Amino acid sequence: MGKRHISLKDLAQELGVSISTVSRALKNHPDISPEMTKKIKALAEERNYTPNPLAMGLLRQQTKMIGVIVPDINTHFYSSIISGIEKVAKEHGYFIVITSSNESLEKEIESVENLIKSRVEGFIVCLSQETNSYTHFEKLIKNEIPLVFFDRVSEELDVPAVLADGQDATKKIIQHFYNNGCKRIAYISGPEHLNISENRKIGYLNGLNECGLPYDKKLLVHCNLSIEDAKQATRKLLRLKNKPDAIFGMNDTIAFAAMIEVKKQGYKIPDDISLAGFTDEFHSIVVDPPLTSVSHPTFKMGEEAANLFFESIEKGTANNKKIMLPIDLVVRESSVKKN
Amino acid sequence: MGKRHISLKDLAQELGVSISTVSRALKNHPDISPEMTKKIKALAEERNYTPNPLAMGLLRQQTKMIGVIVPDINTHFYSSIISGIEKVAKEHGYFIVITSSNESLEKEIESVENLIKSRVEGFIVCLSQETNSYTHFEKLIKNEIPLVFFDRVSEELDVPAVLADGQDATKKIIQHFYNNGCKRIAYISGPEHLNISENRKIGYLNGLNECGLPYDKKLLVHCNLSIEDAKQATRKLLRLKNKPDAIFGMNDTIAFAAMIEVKKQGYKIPDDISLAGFTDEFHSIVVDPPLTSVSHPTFKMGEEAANLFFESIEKGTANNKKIMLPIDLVVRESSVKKN
DNA sequence: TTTTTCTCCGCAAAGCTTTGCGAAAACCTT
DNA sequence: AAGGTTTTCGCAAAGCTTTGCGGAGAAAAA
Repeated sequence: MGKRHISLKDLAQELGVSISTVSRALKNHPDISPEMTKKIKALAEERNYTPNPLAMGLLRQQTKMIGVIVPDINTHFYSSIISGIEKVAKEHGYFIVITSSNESLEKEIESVENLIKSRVEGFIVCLSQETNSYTHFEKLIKNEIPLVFFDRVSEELDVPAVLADGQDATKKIIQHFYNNGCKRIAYISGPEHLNISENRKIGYLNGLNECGLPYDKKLLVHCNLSIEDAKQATRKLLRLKNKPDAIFGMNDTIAFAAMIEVKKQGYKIPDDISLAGFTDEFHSIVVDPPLTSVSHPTFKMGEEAANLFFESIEKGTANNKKIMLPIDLVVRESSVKKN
Repeated sequence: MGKRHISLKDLAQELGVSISTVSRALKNHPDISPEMTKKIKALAEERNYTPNPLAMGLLRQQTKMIGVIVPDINTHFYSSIISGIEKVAKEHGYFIVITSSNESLEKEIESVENLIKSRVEGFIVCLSQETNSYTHFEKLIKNEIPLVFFDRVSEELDVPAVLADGQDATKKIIQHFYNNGCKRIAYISGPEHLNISENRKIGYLNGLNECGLPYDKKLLVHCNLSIEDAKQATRKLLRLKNKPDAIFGMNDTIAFAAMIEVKKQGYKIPDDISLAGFTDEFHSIVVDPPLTSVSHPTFKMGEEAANLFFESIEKGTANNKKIMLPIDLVVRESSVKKN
């Protein structure tokens, strides 16, 4: 059950003074005499008094909670971002309530409603894969509830957001492939309505263009973000009469699925087919061959998202600032052909 | 800023009735006439009223929050367990506040204190690697604050806990190695004071014994759970004049670190050295060769931990039940020698 | 008509904290 | 000694909900 926490009332009774006196003493109010203050503080210390956050919340109308909605909590990508959010939240005396939409619009809407009921003071969210309707977020904006997006954003909503420069990173990868002798570079993308898919597509096309490579639309395939669908997409590429000599996968799951499938069909990486993905260091190193990838600044992304959140909570409805994080290319064996 | 939420008072004023009437109507109290009830409910619906959890919490002396402390939030292992906890917490109308100890005792203690200040109703925790002192938990027990452990537990504390049968799983792995012709099986363990390290050590010794293999203490090495230290431990094994022909790594990080190091030194897996680890499916499949491992029932573990928590919150101080989850061996290429 | 019995609703307290304002006591000033 | 200041503290309200108890009015019984 847990014994009741000690309250100001308890202290006041024990000392035979009023609650207000105790409250003031604890915050060094000049109205209270030094001796009284000292006595009260000593008892508070001894009894291990800490103010009741519910009472404070009720009074100040704030819960010090941030609702965080991610598509999936079980990946390093999101858990690392969450760590970043949590760090700066803690610095501000806030804590975060995490929910997962499981890439489902329905669960995302449900999460927003539940968190509102819990009286979170605002939201930090990464859109689900399915999300193509935004009324649940528009409602938040109308009610001036702070909202910031990260990674996946909506073009339709003007909301503070932190993004990674996937367009530039993708271009770098294409150029890197080209410099290593690749001519037919494939791109396995995610759902088309996702901003990150489209950004990287632009980077892909720009990269091809700058390298003087033609755009073959057969080399651009889409998949939802499951490992099975990604393998399917890879097989589609490998069935082409005119096969790709390089594949770029839009995220962790896709890159690894592609790697598995390519190896399974007997192609050598990187000599037959070069490979690159969007992922973090640990996974890239563990696979064989080590995967060339871009280093997504996940922790930093979480920090920046939280910073944006506190800006908007402090300055009221903020200028819907967008932050673009640079992404670096990290070349490993999977894309450096030996012959 | 966020507009103020609607309260019973608002509804009462608008309807010209008392707050108590509104409150009762909303919960179908027989004292309120049907027409009045209907009118009130209609307005509540229209104004989108939801009860204020802070006020409720203050009244009932409960926050509906569970403090969860994990050594590390950035791994699939823990995030999957957290998902399990979160699922059953949500079913009970609770939400969870997650903090990471970063494998540090100091941060673990700090987390306990902060969560207590936040008035969580209890704790679900996995001990940090460093934890060898338990006063911060004894304090909880003394105050009858619900506490349940998972995976890593303390022998000194009698607390409800959910464990995985690492002893049995390790024995199975040793037997599997033996059946595949391995004679010198090494075990890279974690810190000695961790119950999971010791359990698996027992399984290791039992396994050797049952297979009629001698125990060579040089084949049992320890490391802390960092990737660098695990590589170091692997190198130590590979430097032996009488090298191992199989290596079992106690967790994800260790197994992968060993794999990297073994390959780096030019040994073939599994033909020169077989490998097996404790990890989850996704990672095991992605590496090359696919890693033989035991399937840690992470999600289930989280669910069971939360169940234990609610048992102890409902029945007061519960019978400190322990739940042992079975672990299955999943054989993949890394341990099946071809010659 | 008077008394009894329901029906339907409001008062107030409790849970905890902060803070404006009022008040008692002590001190100082002429 | 009398009026003025200062020091030191308490009352009460607000923030929101639940719930025991009491009360007003109406309907039913006598």
